[in-house]
Amino acid sequence: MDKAGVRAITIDDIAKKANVSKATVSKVINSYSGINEKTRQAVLKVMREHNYWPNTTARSLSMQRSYLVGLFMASELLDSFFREVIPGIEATLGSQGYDILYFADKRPGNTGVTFGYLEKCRDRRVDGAILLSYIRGDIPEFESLLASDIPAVFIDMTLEGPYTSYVISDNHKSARLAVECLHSLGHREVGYADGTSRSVPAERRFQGFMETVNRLGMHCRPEWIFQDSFDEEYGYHVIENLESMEQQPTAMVAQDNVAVGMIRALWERGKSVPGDLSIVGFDDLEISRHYNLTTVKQQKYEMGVAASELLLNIINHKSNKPIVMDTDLIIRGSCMSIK
Amino acid sequence: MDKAGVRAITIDDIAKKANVSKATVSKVINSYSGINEKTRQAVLKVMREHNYWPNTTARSLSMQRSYLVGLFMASELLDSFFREVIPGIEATLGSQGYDILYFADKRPGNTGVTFGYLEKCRDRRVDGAILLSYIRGDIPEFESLLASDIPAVFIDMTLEGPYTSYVISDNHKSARLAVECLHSLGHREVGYADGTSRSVPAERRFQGFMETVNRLGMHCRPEWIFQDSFDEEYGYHVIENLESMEQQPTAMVAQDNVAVGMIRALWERGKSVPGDLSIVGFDDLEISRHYNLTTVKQQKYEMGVAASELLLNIINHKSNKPIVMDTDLIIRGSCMSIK
DNA sequence: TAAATAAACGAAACCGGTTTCAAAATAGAT
DNA sequence: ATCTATTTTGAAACCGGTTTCGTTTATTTA
Repeated sequence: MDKAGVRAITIDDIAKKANVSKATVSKVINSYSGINEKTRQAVLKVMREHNYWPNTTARSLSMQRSYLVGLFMASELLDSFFREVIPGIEATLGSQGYDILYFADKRPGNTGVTFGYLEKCRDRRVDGAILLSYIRGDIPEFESLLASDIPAVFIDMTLEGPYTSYVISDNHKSARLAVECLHSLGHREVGYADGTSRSVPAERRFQGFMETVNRLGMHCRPEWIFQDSFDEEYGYHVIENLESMEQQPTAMVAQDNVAVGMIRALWERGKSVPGDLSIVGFDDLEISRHYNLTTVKQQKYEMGVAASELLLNIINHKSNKPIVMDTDLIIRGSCMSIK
Repeated sequence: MDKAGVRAITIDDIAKKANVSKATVSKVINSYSGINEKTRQAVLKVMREHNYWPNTTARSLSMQRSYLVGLFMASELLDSFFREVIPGIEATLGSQGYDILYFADKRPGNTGVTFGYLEKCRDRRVDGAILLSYIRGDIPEFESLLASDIPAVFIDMTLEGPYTSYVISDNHKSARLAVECLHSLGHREVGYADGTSRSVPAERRFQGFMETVNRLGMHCRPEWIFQDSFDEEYGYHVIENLESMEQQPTAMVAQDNVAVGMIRALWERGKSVPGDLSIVGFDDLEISRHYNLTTVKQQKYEMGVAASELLLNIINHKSNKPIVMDTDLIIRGSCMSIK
């Protein structure tokens, strides 16, 4: 568009007004040394007077740096987990002058082709990427990603490469804490509900769950194990199934969304938590507080921060060591001693 | 970074390999006419062989177009409403080759200054912007925005200018439908709970509510009107307050989040919906289905689509006529006839 | 077959910055 | 006052595309 005929003002304009070369203006903009203080002030004054701000596109082209970070999320977009991680990413990258490119699915009009991860990154020349909650095997490009030179940090997926690293919670510990909590309340018969074990956190939690259950001499029948989905609906499904069984657990360990669904399903049946069933959750989502759910917290905001810092480190050729976040038990009211 | 020494391949490389000029390659890329079919095929072949994709940054600089759209959201980021609108934006803009820039709060390292709306847009040379659910008076830059030449579309805020337009639901109708529904079930004493009336939708809904209540000869005591917040917590607050009143409504009209909070609060008190209170919601959020809430639906995904199309129209100098989306009643189980 | 017309192509300028490096200006030393 | 060392400065190349417009090549027409 012709922008109402008003051409944005450029570095050349500033140079002319200030009677210096554009090279000098550029150096002032970037706070380089070797510029006379008087000159610097004069240039700054002109810049201010004309409300000048450098064209990021031109700067990107020239510097081969976009100050853009791509944010890719597994399809169940904007779920409750992301919702708490993203602000940490935003705050950290934002304070370093980065903007976040939230990738849409298609590319330049033309053919409507769906482009993959790498193409998107290269195309926009992002300086790096953060990938949230992808599930192993869901993206065929992971290998080329590892071989590529685009800095990337995964959250909740353990993938490493020269320019690739990850942030993940200590999910094994989470499960241990959950089971130990129930054990200490006297529970011995305990079930489990979480998302697909192709998800790394769910896989690790399940390992931790089984190990701890065995170590403490507790029992978990195979039919008490549900591993399909992360949503509330699934919680209803879990309760329906449990209901129809002869033997039932006295307690369940379940991811928060699922746990909330379970609680609601029980309520609708006139039962209560923890009266009829004790539940310990995973994640400590925002909603869990409202349901008074005892749960093992993931430090979600902090994960966003950590992932961003890790990414910046990789971009700047510093450490790319993976980060494991601590977890801890948040005691609320969804568990009680066995009668 | 040195990108592992691998320089990305450029249009010049392609031109050389294909024995043509970069101008010709450019024309092939952009599907211009006036290129011999044989030449075109040859160039395309080389492009494919080298897995070439044009540098968007360079293209943006040259074309004075970024194919970037800024997405700004009022701070209660990623709430349940946005969550359903955004996919519509994404799909529509994505299919047109646009990417979405999700704006973070700070700009180029330097001073850590917080930049405003306009600066962000200009700085990144976005082709346009979509602003979600901002509240009148919350952003001081609205006026300069109206005067500016950056195409912008508001969702849920009625602001118009030469390059500015908006998309909003027919909120007045929503309220009318809600009240009429309750009236037809015999309710005459009805309360109201919604967010601040500084929000345009909440304002319009309230007008519609009062008008319809009066028109149909129903009653709404002043103390039955709650207009502070859009969240579940507020629903608890509403129920607590109602509880303590001598006169109580037989039904409430309430925004979905608030309604859900009310339902939960009632459950916790051993009461039921609609047994003890009928409720009609606004919005039809995802969660409302799980609560079996009768509600007036906003076409959220479609609003995202409409806003995107409107924005593209403005960018391409076509119509900038505001769009009002229809709403309709979704009958579920949260209302019953008065006994 | 020559001239007129149409189609295809490419040289060069441009978008708005950064960076290199030689030249100019200034300061310091003798 | 002259010469050297140090700061400052700016011309020009570069980043990787797009676009204009004149030139070359191919096709028609006479």
